Amino acid sequence: MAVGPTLGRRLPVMADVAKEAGVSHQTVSRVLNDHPNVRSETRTRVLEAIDKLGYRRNLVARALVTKRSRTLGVVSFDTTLYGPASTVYGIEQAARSAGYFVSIVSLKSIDKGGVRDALDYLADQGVDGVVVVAPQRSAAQALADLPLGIPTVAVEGGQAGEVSVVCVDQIAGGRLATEHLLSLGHETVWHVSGPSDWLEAEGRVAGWRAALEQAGREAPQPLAGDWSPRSGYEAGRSLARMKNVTAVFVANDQMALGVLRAFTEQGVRVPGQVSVVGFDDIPESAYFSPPLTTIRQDFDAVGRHSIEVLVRQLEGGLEERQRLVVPPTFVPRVSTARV
Amino acid sequence: MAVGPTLGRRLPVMADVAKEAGVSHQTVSRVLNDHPNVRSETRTRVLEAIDKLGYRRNLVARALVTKRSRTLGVVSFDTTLYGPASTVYGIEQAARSAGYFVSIVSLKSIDKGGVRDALDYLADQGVDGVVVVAPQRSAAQALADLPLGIPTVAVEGGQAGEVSVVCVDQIAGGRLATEHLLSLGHETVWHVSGPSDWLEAEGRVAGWRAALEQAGREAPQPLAGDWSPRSGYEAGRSLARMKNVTAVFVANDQMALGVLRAFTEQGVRVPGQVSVVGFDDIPESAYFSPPLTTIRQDFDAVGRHSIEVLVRQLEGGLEERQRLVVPPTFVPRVSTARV
DNA sequence: CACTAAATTGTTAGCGCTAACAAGACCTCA
DNA sequence: TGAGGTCTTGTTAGCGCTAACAATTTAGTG
Repeated sequence: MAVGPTLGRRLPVMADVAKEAGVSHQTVSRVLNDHPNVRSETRTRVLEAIDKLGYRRNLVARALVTKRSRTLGVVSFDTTLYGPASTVYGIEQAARSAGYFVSIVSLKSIDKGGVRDALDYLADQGVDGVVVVAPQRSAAQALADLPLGIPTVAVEGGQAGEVSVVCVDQIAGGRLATEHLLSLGHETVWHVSGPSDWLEAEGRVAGWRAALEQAGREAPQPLAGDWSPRSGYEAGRSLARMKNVTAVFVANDQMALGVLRAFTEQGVRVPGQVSVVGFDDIPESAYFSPPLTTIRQDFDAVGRHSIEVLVRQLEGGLEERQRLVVPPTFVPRVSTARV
Repeated sequence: MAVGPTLGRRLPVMADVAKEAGVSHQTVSRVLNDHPNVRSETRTRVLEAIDKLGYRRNLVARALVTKRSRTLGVVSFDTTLYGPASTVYGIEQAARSAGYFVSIVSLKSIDKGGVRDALDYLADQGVDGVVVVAPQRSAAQALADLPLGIPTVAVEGGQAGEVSVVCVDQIAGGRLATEHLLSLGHETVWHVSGPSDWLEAEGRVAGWRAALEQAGREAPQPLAGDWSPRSGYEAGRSLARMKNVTAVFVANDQMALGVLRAFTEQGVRVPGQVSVVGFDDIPESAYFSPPLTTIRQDFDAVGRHSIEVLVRQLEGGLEERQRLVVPPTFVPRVSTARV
């Protein structure tokens, strides 16, 4: 029988390949899905037909019948910031290499409604699972309260109810910074914290406090910032006015930049008079004046792990929720010195 | 006839709603799609049934028959960087408010194969259109050469063949920076450029050169960087050694940070001895030492416009390709001064 | 070599939805 | 009052794929 593939403008479908290869469409499907019981000669014939026609499988149709879209959703807060951006980047890379597409929802503000809407939105789209980057208590709370229809992993999500969590050990980070400063002989360590509704900020405060307590030192009143350089600048001006400040642990690098700026303006030498430690290790911090000693968060690892956990949950069947903690690392530079 | 919706664990489908409301599934479909010819009483009944059953339409099935997924693809290079991250953020916000989902592919390196693979990948997923953030010449070239099956918009993509382009006027930006420095009385302006295969870098060089030429000044040899603070630092060390340098236009803020660092180390005062202008206006630059005069790119607007163009192309039928240019703005701070 | 087990292929149904057509209800106006 | 229209709803088909089962061929065994 003469083979004549329909050549309209229409993209070829499985039936066209089947006709071309002289088999049934099901056999084509089997080849595409690496089904074991296909004669290797048949397989080659099908593969050739696919190649010849430039056939590409319609994943939407596939998703309809398998009820799996091989798409993962990501909900994040302001992906303009370095941390979330890096985490999402790690997630995307890991997801893609695990064979999943990534659909993103980037929230302007995280409140319960926002998180729920985002989750609904992604569920509508038919994602197989979701990663929620939930650094604020409100987001973690929203997640804990929500009746989740789909497998979910929270990043930086505290002890978020039913879902698995992947996070950086913020407490350890706070300790690392504080202990470093104490080891240099500073009597005590001041702290510029992040906004109080962020779990990360809270963890860093806790680590700082714990380290001071362990060393038998009084913890001064922390100064609250909002992660922005501007708030760090303001905190820095306050600190510069105090005479007994010799060491400051700032909850992120951007605020540390503001602190450094304020100190420079007020003629406070770093690290001559005051030592400063930041948090995050953004690419710029090595070129601050002076280069900033900081605590590095491996955002990439966090992203990767979150996908690992999610995919295992998706493909490995019903696994109980996990909690994966990524350790931070200490990055010494020149903004800290002995008293 | 007694109404009894099947209540297994199974999610309700359109037929369930139809049964509940005592209509045909097609009528439910019509209500959902705002079809005009539905009696308002029927509509209410259907809506009630939907509400009662908690029905949500299966968008995958819908996509299969309509051949539209209401998903847009985004291909970008390293979304960890501030520029791409902000652009993608703008794209995502705009797409969502236009009723589209966003699927992201973030490339580690942009070569022709990478762009093609990403495009294929997204096409497989069934996206309706694609935004390619193609700041490198290689990416723009790849895009120009590719036989595109789906509507595409290039961001920062030069004169990219067949596709519409949305970009910031880099030449104007380069001029703005240079003219500002000249207006302060500097004899000439040095330049630390971005990598030569980036269109943005090229545009800034061109603007800088044009401004110098127009003022009848000699253009010194530009120093090539790679956008990183480290490369700016190295360029800064070179510049610090030259005696006749009084003004430098650096192609991005991160490199400018490196330049400032090098100057500080070498005891070169900014803006006392040398004036520096950056590019991008990253959030940190207002807190550099000294706060950086720079050229602001409205990434958000670029993202929004790219979606506008794409959606118009998608929904408004076959429109010819466009070129939309977003002007940069001058942000004066303290790193520049009169000679 | 008959006879079962395994490998290989084909056939049929249906995922949940929308498009296209068909049919009945209701209206208009000569 | 009845031919022609408009509104409203229902019926049927099919998007492109995989699952389940049926049918066929091939291999394996005493």
